[in-house]
Amino acid sequence: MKDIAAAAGVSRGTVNRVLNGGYVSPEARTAIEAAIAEVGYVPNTAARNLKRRRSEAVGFLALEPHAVLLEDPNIGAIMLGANAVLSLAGYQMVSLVIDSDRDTERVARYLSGGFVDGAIIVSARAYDPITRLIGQIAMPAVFIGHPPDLANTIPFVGIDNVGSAREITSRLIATGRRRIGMIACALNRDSGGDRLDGFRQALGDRFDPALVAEVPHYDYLGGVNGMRELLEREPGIDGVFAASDAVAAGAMQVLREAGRDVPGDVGVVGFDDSAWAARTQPPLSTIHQPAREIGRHAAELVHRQISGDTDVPRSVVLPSPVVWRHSA
Amino acid sequence: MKDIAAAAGVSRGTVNRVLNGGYVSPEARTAIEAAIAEVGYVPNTAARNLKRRRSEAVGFLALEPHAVLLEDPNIGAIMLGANAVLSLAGYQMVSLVIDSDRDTERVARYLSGGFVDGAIIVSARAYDPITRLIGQIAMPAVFIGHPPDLANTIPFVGIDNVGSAREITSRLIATGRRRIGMIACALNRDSGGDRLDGFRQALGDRFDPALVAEVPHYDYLGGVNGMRELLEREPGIDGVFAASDAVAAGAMQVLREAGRDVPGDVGVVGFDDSAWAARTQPPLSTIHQPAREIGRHAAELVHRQISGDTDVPRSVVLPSPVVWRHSA
DNA sequence: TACCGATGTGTGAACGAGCACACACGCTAG
DNA sequence: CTAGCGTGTGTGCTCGTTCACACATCGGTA
Repeated sequence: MKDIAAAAGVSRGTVNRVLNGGYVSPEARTAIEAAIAEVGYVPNTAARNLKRRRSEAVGFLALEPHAVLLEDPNIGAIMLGANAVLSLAGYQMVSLVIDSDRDTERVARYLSGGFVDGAIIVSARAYDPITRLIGQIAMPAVFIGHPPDLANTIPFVGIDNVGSAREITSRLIATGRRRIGMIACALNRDSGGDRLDGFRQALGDRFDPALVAEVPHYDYLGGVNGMRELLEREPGIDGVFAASDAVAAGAMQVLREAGRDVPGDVGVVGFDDSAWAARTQPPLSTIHQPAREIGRHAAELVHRQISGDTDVPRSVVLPSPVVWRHSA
Repeated sequence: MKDIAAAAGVSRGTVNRVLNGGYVSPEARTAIEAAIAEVGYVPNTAARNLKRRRSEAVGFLALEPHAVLLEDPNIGAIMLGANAVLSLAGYQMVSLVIDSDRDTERVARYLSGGFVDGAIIVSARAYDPITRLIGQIAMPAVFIGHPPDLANTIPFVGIDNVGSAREITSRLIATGRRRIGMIACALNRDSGGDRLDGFRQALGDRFDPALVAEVPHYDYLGGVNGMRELLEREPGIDGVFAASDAVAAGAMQVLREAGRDVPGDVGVVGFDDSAWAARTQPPLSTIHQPAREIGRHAAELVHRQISGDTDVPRSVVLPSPVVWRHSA
């Protein structure tokens, strides 16, 4: 900046004013702009951040185990939604992958080191070190999904997993299915537990724990294993609520191999309304997750916090309608 | 830092030495560490970067249109591979999403603003503004995929798309297929064009342009549309090379609906060896892309450049073997 | 006693910007 | 003639570090 001030024959202060607004004479301005163009000057952001005490960047963290992250159909859409909002507000969204303890530690330093002004956190688990850190340093943040702890200090954005699971199960009942099972996943995470709760609520007295197969992850393989287990336990099963579309796809594959027709013999419903849903045979009835909207709202909430807004909502719960296709 | 120096009764210099290594007496060290723990002090990275003129972070950019990014089965694995290497070297990998012109501009500022010491760029297109910028500011960088321009200034990591396409097409020929078509995608990108070239080379004189359906993206829908087109143009088609596994999955769906047996009536091969490949019915023969290895090598090349290594290889081409399953 | 190297420690000057303040200038009004 | 004003501009301090250098202390040696 000193160099370009010298080149334009003015002082650093004046250069700063053309960069950040202020009274500058037209002559000085053009001279400075010419110098900037010639030298190819770019303001050094490290210095700017140091002085301004903010970076105009927001971190996006997914605390999921990495294998799941790659499969999750929603994360990409959430990122794009969040980026759209942050981008308009002039913020750079940077996403950080956490794949090992070493990563956790480094990301913690990164967050507390002033690289970002806020954070969006997907699928935080209870007592995750990163979650705790964010609480400690009081960084503007938003959880996506029901936060396990810290619920009262950090707002969250999500859907009503319990209600939606209840709703789609009810309609499975309403269409005449009598022996309805569920392939439940990731019970250690909020969404997993909530979906199972909704399922249980919908069935009420007719809930039979023997008809719940529990698998670790929301993936195709989980669907395959879960469905095999259910078929073995109850060959007369005629309805299945799979905790995600990928799981449903795996389940349908097993049903097909077992010679059961979907939806003739067995009705299958999923969750997410991801790309999987339209590609199964027949297309899957499922719960639509407004992933992009979730991202947008999350970004808005961090942005408002960063801007010093003190009364941001504690939570935003978005509608997640049933999408009725042909699998049930 | 001044505060904790005062608290420990030493000078800033000594504090700096316990943080960054140097001669410090045990007493001073413990006093300082105690003070650090008590105050909860974290070094300010903006200030550190300012002085050191590096950030110990590497950017990961995907220049793809966002819809494709979400579908691409390889990007996630490439990121994890790159992160593994960078993480060990103490670097923070940050990925930036580019979804609009506004993003392009902001990312350009971010890159030239000293937030990162290097960049890994996936699927750069010719004359992309970001690509050009990186060339201009001479930032350590690596392309993943065949770079369109700047090939001689920036190294790249990838596979031999031409050779692999030729190989898998040849084996389609060797197994007796006579009327072999291709669903080609993304011809404006290197990988798309190269795969078509390989296909053409393998067929030699028997290459028939009427048997190439061109679709915009490497996705399931592209496979559906491409296969419909091929069937219409040549009902007697008995072999299909789909430019990606997702495309192959779409194509197989169309073939199934048309009553053709795979591999009985038509042999189908894909490309990528992604999660799709194992889930199609029958499982797909395809080309394995070593995505994680690609990520690792890319990270290594940037890291070496950042460390000042002057003779890093111009390119790294990794083996991409055929995986022979049941679809052909 | 003088000098030496080794081992710790303190100090001031950067790094590249932002910001507050002071000040110079031309003009008008008292 | 000077005080007051608006418009531009220059200057010095600050942000939290790093780094080079200077300095102090100590045991050992000539």
